[in-house]
Amino acid sequence: MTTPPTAEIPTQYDPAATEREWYSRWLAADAFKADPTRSRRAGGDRDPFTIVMPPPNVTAVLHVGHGLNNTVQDVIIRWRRMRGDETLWLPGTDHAGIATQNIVEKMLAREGKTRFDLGREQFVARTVEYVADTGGAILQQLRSIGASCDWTRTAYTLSPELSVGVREAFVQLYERGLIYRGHRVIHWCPRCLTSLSDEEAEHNDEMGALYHVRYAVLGEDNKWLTVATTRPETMLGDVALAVNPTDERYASLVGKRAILPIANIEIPIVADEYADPEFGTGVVKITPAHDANDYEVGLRHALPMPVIMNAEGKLENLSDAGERVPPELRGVDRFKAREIIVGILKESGALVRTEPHQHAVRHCYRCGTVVEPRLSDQWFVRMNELAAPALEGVRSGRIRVLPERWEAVYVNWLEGIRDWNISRQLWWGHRIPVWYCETNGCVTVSRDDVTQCATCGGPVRQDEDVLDTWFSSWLWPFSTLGWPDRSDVDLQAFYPTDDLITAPEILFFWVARMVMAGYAFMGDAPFHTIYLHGTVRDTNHVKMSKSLGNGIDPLDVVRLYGADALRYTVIAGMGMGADLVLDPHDLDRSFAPGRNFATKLWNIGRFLLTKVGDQPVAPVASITDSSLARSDRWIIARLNVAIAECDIAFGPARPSSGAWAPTQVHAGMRLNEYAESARRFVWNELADWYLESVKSRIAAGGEDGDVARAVLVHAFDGALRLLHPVIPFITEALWQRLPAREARDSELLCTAAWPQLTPQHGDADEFERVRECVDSLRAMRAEHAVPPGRMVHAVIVSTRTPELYTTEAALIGQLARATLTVGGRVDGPAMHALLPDGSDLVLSLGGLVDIEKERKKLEVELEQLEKQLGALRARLANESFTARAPAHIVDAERTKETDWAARVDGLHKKIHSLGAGH
RNA sequence: GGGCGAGUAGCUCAGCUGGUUAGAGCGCCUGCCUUACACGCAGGAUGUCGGGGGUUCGAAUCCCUCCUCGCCCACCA
Repeated sequence: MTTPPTAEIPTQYDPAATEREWYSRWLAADAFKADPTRSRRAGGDRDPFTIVMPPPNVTAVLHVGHGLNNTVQDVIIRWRRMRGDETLWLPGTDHAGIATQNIVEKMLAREGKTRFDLGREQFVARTVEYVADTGGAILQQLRSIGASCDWTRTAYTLSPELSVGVREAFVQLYERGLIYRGHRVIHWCPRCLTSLSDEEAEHNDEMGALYHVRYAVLGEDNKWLTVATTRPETMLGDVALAVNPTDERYASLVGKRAILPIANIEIPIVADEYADPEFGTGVVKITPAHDANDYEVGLRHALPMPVIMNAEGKLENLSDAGERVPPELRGVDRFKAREIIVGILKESGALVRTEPHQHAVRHCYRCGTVVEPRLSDQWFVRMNELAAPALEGVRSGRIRVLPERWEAVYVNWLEGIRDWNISRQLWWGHRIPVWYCETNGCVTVSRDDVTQCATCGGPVRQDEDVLDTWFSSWLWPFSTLGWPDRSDVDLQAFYPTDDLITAPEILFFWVARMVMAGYAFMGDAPFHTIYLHGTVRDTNHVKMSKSLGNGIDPLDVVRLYGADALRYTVIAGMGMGADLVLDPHDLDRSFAPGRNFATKLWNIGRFLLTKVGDQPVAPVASITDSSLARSDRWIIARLNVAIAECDIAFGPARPSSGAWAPTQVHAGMRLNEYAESARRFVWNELADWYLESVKSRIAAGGEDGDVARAVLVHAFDGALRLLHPVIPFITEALWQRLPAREARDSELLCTAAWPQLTPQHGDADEFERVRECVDSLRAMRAEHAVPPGRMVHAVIVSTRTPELYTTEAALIGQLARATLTVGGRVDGPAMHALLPDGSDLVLSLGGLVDIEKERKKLEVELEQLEKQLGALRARLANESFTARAPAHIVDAERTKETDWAARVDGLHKKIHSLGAGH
């Protein structure tokens, strides 16, 4: 790749042009394309590193939550790419059964139609068409924030390839006895007309009412049992009243019968543990078909289970209901029916009283409709057996959960796991691979389509239902790599994957289930790290969402400030697992950190590259230590520190053995710390100090000028490499303009190597004295309100390193706008006021007066430290302490003792040397 | 009802296993358009680290307790 003349660097950074150019060059170079043959697991020479993208809904458009999630993934994947791994970031979309179906249904509603008007086949065709037209737009949008996915492997949960996996998984589980047909009360959404899993029915606390209704006891004049209920609309489905067996108040009534109001039928009074004597009146009505608990009671007492409400939530006499629902209530919606029933009860005197009552109500997670418990037939996955290895995986350290606190949530959920209802009465999704024989009713579960009954050859009919969307996404880490074809080279090269990066909201829906599926179908965990990042919120801490209108469109941010500004802002602004607060009404302010930094970096590059010029520079390693200036050694050391800090912030990419060591399990993934370390280096060290300090050397040219150019390029090259994962576009654009050096390791920064530490010999800290000196002089100037244009004269009195100040006098003078005299004496206090004639100002630094002061300070410090050391030694000498305390504590205290003793020693020496200079 | 998290500068937050003077960004004040950058430069102010107790030579950091927010889970009708 050619290096354009630096003179052509535009003064203004143009994000749009830069991003367009470099993204297409990366793609043209296949920089993001994973090569399975290079993975060690497939005989290659590189460690594989894989992230599967949490697939957004196929109909989704990019919002800031996606922006955050995918930026985090991209930072990690770019980091590993630079570290030399064979990286695969696998993108894709989820068909999102219920969500997508809702969207198409809404479109139809605008045409005045329902899905039933179209019929199943046409409706699905219509949805396919819609998805083909507009679906997957989000994947295009991800390119504009710089996502370095392997787009050649883009997957889709409803694609033919992945659908093979879905059937395989269903059949395998069925054959292992882990899938069964169950008749029980499930969560039902009367609007979506489908069942939901427990996770899909969300709790919300709501104010409702507790209605106290009395039921006459049969054969006992004027005896009543009062029941407290929140859902009187279901009472027509009552089949019993229950009291606690230990409840003496009602002991005599157990076995008798009561009259169900309105329906006027007799129901038994039973004793069951489920009734809580403390709650309400201690009497509970039992409605088995419309309450999960009541269903259990119904089973225990062999009660009938009349269904009095239809799929749409309207009262109706269905199975076993007889004539329970009177004509005037038939076809009435459940909430309207509640009003009417309460009215009737009030009129008849059966309603004793009504009290306000707060309780949790479940809602459909897709449309918000209040969920109705409903007795029906569904397919379930038996979860206990699947959960065991998923628990063990985390407990053994095979998988880590970050931040740590989510591990307990994960464990808690798996320990109390319940069977998973996987059938949905929808049309959009994977049809359940079960066929029923029309003749003998026998059931065939098959990987391939079945056209006739295997036993009698009669006609068959496929189950009408589709599978829960999550039944396909839980297979994602391996279905996207070719499973069930176990010989697929991608599967061998990249499974198990490495990090799973997502928001905590889908920990149960998706993450935990993927772990279970990984063990169940692949025999191993699907990843070793679960990283759960925070949520983007507005200034009121409300989660950003399109529907609430408080969202931020990442593409707006890209348009205004560039993708790098967006990326840097979200990465630098978010501690591990912490939420990110942004103001949707003030993008300028919200994204100032990224925008400012991007501009600054561009200007640093522009200036630096102009100064350095086009001529090749020598590698820093080839420069002898004696040729390096103090500032050279310092900036090289600072780069080393920055590299080390970034490495620590990222932490280990994978466990060194099969499981995470206790010392590493919670290390790393501090992306904000990584970003801050890199920013500090390039801005506060390279730009603020080093760049300023080499101006004159480069202007002077010669051998020293070349050394400065070489170090400048070295330091900037290191900075660009460090920053590339978080701000890929600017860094790539600038890196390409660095003057040619030997051993450039890559045509593109995105595939170049992560920086290595530079070996150092000389004292890198001497330049700190220069900085301190300049800082002091600047502070003095400000204190004395010296006009900026005015030179001052400074006298530096140094008893320790006069040579340092002599050789650096010109530099210090330049940085602090001062002329310097090194040596000589200044009497009295160190700081002088303006000279009487106002013509000049003399500032002095490091005078003898300060030495006295410093000495006193050190002596105080020494005294304190010696006292502390004494206390520590006393503790260590105390036998009961060493016996009682755990070994590692004692060891830590011993280490501390050594450290402190060394510090005491150092202080003694320092004080001594001050005295010597006196 | 159970569990978890947060409360540190005006705002948003870092501060890892207790150890010199508690940090950053944004905002604010003063002065500068110093031929890379005003999306900048130089200097500066601001914190009884939620309250109270305790452990320790030493606590923002560990323990107890209280207060205020937030989140997750949950079959008390």
